[in-house]
Amino acid sequence: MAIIPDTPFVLVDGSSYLFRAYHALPPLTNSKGQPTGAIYGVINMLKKIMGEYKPQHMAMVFDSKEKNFRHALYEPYKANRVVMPDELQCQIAPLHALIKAMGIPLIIMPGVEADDVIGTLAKQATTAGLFTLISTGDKDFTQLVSDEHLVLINTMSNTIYNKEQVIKKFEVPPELMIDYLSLIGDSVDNIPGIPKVGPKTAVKWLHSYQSLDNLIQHADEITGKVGQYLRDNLSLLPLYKELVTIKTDVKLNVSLQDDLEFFTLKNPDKEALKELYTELEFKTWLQILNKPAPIVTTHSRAPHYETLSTQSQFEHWLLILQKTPLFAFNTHTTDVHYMSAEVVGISFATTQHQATYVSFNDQLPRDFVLEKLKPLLEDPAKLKIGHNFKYDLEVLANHNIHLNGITYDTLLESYIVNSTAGLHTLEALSKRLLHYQTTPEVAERAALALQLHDILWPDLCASPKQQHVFQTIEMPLIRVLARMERTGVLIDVPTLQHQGIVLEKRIHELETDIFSYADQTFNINSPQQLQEILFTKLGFPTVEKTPTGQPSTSESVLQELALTYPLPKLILEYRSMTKLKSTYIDALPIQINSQTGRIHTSYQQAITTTGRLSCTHPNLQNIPIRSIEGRKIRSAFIASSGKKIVSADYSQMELRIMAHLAEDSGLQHAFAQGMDIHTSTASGIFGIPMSQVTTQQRSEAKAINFGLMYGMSVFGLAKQLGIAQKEAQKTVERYFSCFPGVKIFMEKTKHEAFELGYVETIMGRRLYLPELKSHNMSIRRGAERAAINAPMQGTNADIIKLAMIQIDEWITTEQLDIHMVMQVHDELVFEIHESLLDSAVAKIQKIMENVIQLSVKLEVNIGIGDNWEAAH
DNA sequence: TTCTCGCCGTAC
DNA sequence: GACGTACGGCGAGAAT
Repeated sequence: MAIIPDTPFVLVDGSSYLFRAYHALPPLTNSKGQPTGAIYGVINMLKKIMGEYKPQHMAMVFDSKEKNFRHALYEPYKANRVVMPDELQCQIAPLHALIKAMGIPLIIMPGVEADDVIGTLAKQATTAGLFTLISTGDKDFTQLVSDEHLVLINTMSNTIYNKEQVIKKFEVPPELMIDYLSLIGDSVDNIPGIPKVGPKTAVKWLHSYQSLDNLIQHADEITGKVGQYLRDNLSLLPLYKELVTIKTDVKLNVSLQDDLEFFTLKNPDKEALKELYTELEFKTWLQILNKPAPIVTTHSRAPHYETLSTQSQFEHWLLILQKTPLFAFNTHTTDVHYMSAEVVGISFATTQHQATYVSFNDQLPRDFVLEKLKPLLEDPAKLKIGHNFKYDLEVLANHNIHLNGITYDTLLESYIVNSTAGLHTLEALSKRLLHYQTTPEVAERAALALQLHDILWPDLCASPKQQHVFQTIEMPLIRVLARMERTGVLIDVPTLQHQGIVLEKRIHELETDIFSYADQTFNINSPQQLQEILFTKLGFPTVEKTPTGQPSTSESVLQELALTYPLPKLILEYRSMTKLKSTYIDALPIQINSQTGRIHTSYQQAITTTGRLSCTHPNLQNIPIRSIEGRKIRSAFIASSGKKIVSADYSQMELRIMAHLAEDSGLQHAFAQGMDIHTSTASGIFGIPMSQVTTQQRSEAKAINFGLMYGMSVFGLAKQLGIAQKEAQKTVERYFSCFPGVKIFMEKTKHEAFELGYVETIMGRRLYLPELKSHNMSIRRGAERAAINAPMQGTNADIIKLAMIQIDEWITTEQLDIHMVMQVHDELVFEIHESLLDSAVAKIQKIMENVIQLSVKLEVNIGIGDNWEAAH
C-alpha cells in the first residue's frame, strides 16, 4: 500500500470525474426536468476524496472547449470524439458554480488541455516539495508517478497507483510509460500507434531495448510482419511521443509558488450552496447544510494514531511493547503476494484507540527495526492479535523472522463464530461489527484487529466447542498452511508444453470437423453461438434450459444429443480438450515463481461454509484426474532430485463419517469388513451376493451413496441414472430398508437443524442455516440439503486438518526432509527424501488413520512416485 | 479498455 | 425445482 502523507496536494481531473459520473449513474433530473445526475455524481466523488485525504491545497481542472497544440500537431487528434450530449453539456455550468461555492479552486484554461495543466501544477508541487495526489481515470498520467512525490488514485476502482502498482499493471515503470503509449497508441484520443502493436509487444520491446529511442535505433532487428510495421511508421513515432507526453511547463496565469493562496481550500459559501442545492433539489445535502454545525467531540472510537520516524521515538515505543503481554500488530508490505512481499512498516496497537505505525525510513531502516523487533515477534510468551496471520507469518519469514505467539486471528475468530455471516476481511468485519469504513491509514489496521477481537472473542467463548475448534484446529493450522505455501510444488514445464502441443493439434482437427458439420465457422467456446447452431440452424431438440431460459449446451445435454447425432460428440471432445489447455496447461506455467521454479498457491482458511479449505492462484484442488488426458497434467507435478512424491488419501471418508453419525449397523459392518462399499451397498439393495453385483448395479449404488450425502431427491437420482422416477423411488426405498439408520439420521438432522438454526460437525464446528426457515420452498429445500451435507463434509475437513497439524508437528520437531506440498480435501501430498520413504509413509499413515476414533475405522491409501500422477 | 455476469467444467 | 462445497476460463454486454 502506498503511503500518502497527511494533507497531500490534490489535483482532480474534472473531465474524468464528469465522464465517470455521467455514465455510472442512472439519469437523474429535478422536478423541472433539468438533468442533475452528473453534477450529483461529481460532487459526491469530490466530497469523498476530500474526506479521505483532507487536503489543504487542491485544484479541480477542466478542459476548455477550444482546440490546443495537439490538434495543430496532428489533425485527427481526438477526431473520433462524439459531441457531448446536451444532457451533459447543460450540467457543466451549474457544476462549476457548485465547485466554486464549495471553496474548491477551479481551473479552466483556454487553449491548454487539462492534462497539461495538471502536469504543470504537479511539477510545480514537486519542486516545492509538496506530495501530490492526482485523481483521474486516465492511464496517461502514470508517466508522472514517482513514489517520493506523486501517486494517482483511480476514479473507477478507487485504487492507488504508485510506482509498484504501475509496474504491476503495465509491466513498465512510469519512466517508460510515454514510450509505451507511443507504441500502442490511444484509441480514446485517436492516436493510432504502431499497427498490430499492443501491450504485449510493446512491453517485450521495451524490456529488450530499454527505451523507445534505442528501439528505433535497432528497428531493423525486429523480425516478422510487426517489425515491418515498426519500420514503416518510424517517422511517426516522434509525433506520437509528443502527443502522449503530458506537458509540465505550460504557461498558466497562476502558479503554486506565487499564488499558494489561490490553491488553498476556502470555507464553503453556505448561502450560495443553499441556493444551488435548492435549485438542483439535492435535498439530503441541503438538510445537512441547514443543520447547526455539530459539536466536535471525541468520538467513542476516535483513535489516536502516530507514525514513528525517529530512533528515539522507536526506542521509547519498544519499551512500551516489552511491558505489554498482549498486543495487536499488522505488517505493511509492497505486494499482496506473500512470496514477493517486503515489509515496509509495522503497525501496533496496545489499546483499542491507540495505534503506532513504525514506518521504515532513513532514520529507521528496515533491517535495524526488524532486528530490534525480532525478539518480541519471536517470543511465544508475547501474545498477539492479528488479522490473517498467515500472511504476516509468511512475509516476516521472508526477512528471517519466525513469528511466534500468534494467539488470536480475527479472520478465523469471525469464521468460527459464523462462517456464513459474510466476508471475513478486515474491511468487511469493521463495517459489520464496528460500523466503521476503513481508510488507507495504515496504523488503523492493528487497532481494528484489536477492536474486532474484543467483540468476537466473547462470542466465540460462548460456545466451548467452537472455542475448542478455534484453538486446537484453526489457529495451529495457520503455520502448517504457511509452511506448505512457502514450500510450493515443483512443476515440470516441458511436460506441460509437450501436452499442449498434442492437444493443440487435436483441437485443430476437431475444429475443422465441427465447422464442416455446421457448414460454417463460429466460436465453439461461445455457448450463445453454439446454441444458435445446434438448436436453430441444425434443429436439434432442446433438452434443458439454462436459468435464463436459453437452451442449454451443457455436458449432460450434449451427451443425450450424442445418442442421435454425430456432432455433439465432437463438441464434447473439443470442450474437454480446450478446458485442459486453457485452464491448466496454459495457466499453470504462468504461476510459477521464477526464483523457486515452484507454484506457491494460497489456501483460504475462511471461505467455505463447511470448514473445508479452498485454494486460489492457482486452484490446485481441481487438477484433473478422471479422464486419461486430464490425468496427464498431474505428471507435471514432480519432486526435486533425490525426492519422491507421496500421496496419502483417505478412502471413502465422508461415507465412513455418515456410517458413524447415522450409527447404521449395515454400513458400519461393511466398512469393518473392509468391503468395497459400493458393491456391498448394491448387494444389500438388490438382495444378491456381492460376487453377483454387476457394474451397472455397483454404479447405481454409488450414485445413491453420494446422492444421499448431498441430499439428492428421487427426481435427481432418476435423472442421474437415466431411469424412471418410479424405479428410482423403489431403489431408494430398498436402500433405506437395508440401511434404516441412514434414513433416521437424515430426518433427525433436518429436524434439529430447523430447531437450532444450525448444524454441527463431530468436533463442534457450526454452520448456521437461516434459510431453513425461508418461505420460499426451493430456498428452504436447498438449505436442508446443505444441512445434511455439512456435518459430513465439515467433519471430513476437521479430521484432515487435525492430521495436518500432527504431521507438521512431527516433521518440524524431528527436522526431517519431508514437506507437505498440497491438500485436496481428503488427500495430502508430500515431497519426501528417498532415504526417508519407508519410515515416513508408515508414520503418515498411522497419524492420519488414528487422528480420531469413530465407530468405523479410517483407511488411508498411500502411493509413491516421481510425480503426482504416478503416486496414485 | 475494463468490469461483471452467465455458462460451463474441473476437483472432492 | 430437483446434488453438497469450491475456483476459474471464456464470451458477451455494460460501463469507461
